[in-house]
Amino acid sequence: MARGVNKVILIGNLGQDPETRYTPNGNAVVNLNLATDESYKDRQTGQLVPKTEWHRIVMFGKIAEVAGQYLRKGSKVYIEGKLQTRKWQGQDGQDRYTTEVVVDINGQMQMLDSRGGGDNASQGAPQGRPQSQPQQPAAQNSQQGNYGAPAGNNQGGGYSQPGGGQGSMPEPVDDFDDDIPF
Amino acid sequence: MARGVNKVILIGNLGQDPETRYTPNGNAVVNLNLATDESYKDRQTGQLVPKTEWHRIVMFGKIAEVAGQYLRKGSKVYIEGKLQTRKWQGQDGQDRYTTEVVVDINGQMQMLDSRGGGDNASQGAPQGRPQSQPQQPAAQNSQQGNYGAPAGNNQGGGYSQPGGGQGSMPEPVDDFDDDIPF
Amino acid sequence: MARGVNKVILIGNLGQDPETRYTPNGNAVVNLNLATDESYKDRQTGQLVPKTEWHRIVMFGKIAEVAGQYLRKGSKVYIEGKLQTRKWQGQDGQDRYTTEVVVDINGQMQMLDSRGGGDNASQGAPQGRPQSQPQQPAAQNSQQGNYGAPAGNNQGGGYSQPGGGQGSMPEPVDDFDDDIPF
Amino acid sequence: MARGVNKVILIGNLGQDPETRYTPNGNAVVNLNLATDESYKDRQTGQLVPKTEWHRIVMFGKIAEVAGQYLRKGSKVYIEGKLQTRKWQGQDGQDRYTTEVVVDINGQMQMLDSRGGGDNASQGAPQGRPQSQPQQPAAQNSQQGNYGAPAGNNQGGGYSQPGGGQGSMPEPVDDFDDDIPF
DNA sequence: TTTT
DNA sequence: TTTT
Repeated sequence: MARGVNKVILIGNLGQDPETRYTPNGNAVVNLNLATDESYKDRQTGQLVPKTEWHRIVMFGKIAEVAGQYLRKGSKVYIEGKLQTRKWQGQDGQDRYTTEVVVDINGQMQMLDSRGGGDNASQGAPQGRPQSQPQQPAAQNSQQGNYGAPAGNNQGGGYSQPGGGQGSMPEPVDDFDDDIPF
Repeated sequence: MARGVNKVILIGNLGQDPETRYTPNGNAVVNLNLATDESYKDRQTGQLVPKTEWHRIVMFGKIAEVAGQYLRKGSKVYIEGKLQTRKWQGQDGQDRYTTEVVVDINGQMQMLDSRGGGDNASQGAPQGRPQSQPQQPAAQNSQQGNYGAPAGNNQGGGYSQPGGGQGSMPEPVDDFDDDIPF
Repeated sequence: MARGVNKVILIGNLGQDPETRYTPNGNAVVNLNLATDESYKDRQTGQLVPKTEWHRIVMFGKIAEVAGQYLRKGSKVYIEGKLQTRKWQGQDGQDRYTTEVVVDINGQMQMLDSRGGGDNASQGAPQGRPQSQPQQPAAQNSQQGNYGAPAGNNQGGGYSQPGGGQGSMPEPVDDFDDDIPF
Repeated sequence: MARGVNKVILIGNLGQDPETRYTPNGNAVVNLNLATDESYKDRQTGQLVPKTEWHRIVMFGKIAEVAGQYLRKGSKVYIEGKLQTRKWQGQDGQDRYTTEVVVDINGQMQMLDSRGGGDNASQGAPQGRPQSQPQQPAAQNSQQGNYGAPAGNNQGGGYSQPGGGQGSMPEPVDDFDDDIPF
């Protein structure tokens, strides 16, 4: 039940492969880094200046599974989610804030590549992507006919972070060298 | 599962009270007539010219029930749905098309009045609106924690139209004098 | 100045090449037929049933020019516009209504194909598309740095319709065998 | 020119009066703190748990002026903008990131209160609000008929911060006791 | 860090 | 810090 509207709509490309983690009860949680490009005309020079905005995306439930399986670095994707800012503690004990686009049971994800993913035609896709699968799956955690389906526990936080090692983004509870979560 | 995006977002006021019908299995179906206002500067005269656009809304499921109960003529409301054009036969046997904004399990509705609806404070609300209810309910057919909840059969059309008499909008199958559905 | 919100967001594919017309003062007006796909699980059979929704798009100004030049049948595109229903007269003198998604100075268009359009690599693109142009242009009639730029006269209607012949969609004023505008 | 889509749509209430600043060339820049409410059903207890999300909004141009003049603490408002994360230096020399919703020439703002703002009827509105003005103005920096109109320089950052003292939010360049911008 |  |  919402007493307001909180909606984010993005179309952009992944800066890197998705990172998949799992909650204690086995639900997938996927993090994406998404770039949206814009260019504007500089008022001084009249030049077109490119500008890239990076977004941190967190996906839950079925959408997360699909994203983890089919999206790759470079993939173009449509995402609909909501803004969420979470507070965490830096190593210095001070509060830090990270704003993310959360794609949960009310969100949507849509792959926009011609054939199912960025560089996956040129090189083998990791995680044993099944070749017989549809090439451009779309995902919506909640949809017609999906009544009673299991859904990611996107509330209450507290998902596990197995590893978080090399290549994965630092998370608040991790003991990393720096405390920059974004 | 969507292989595309079809989204409509409206904020406007109801031109009349909602019309509620029921499907054979008891699910509510509500029709709204929503006005969105816009004004533009006439290039000749420089005058600000007001322009009202009317939208035909069809709601299913829990949202429909809430809308039927709390919305009234004049109510300001936020609506998120999808575009759908349906074909029907005019009395002359020719095809007609009506485009509607469908608010189903994936849609959203949000009342925006200060206290629960347009003119409902000045006159008794029909349909036995419970006075102890929250004044400004928001509705989303599908939401967190709602797993396994029943949902409107918003697919396959074919809902019943009990009456359709005085005050209700003409529907394709009705035997009205004119064949204008919108 | 809007006293409401009227927004449509679509991602889909063109059912045919864009139709370009020009206003008396030379501004481009482009019509598109856009399909958005959705499939839902039939509650009886449990089968996934595909469902295609067709949308009639009207574009004005700079966006129209870009769309006319780069979009082709099959092109995947993101569109942001507003709903507009216009009334016209059928041959029988009765009123008809057609709802369109209008993409004007406040709208947006975004090509989503890997390389500039649907089937345009396999066959010569009409209208003398320049080969040296960027492959995937994006268009926004109104944008940063664009102050003072000319814009389509998307108000007041009354654009000319040169031809409207074979292959183009019937328009209200045309003298066609049927009066179905959509 | 956008090579992507970056859109945020919010409906919520202001947590405090808007803060207005001015760029060196006199353009208004307004900061808002907007709350969007959501409640979800706790899966353990079955209780409805309220949850408020706070958003930092930055407005430029004509929208900023309207917002500064008419919005007040408690005002309900519709906002359309884009996500932007900016980097700044904490007092400890470390990088910090703040994500904001930027409402510029492409954004939109819509007041949703019955009569022009939260508590502004009960107390004198600052900044000499004209009493004869419309009660519920809507604002769009870019709109029909607005061709050639001046617009806020929403690019390049670097607006001045006159004061930033008591009551205003800490900004990166300020010399405050803490370095929390959000 | 992506994409054109 | 808002609102219901």
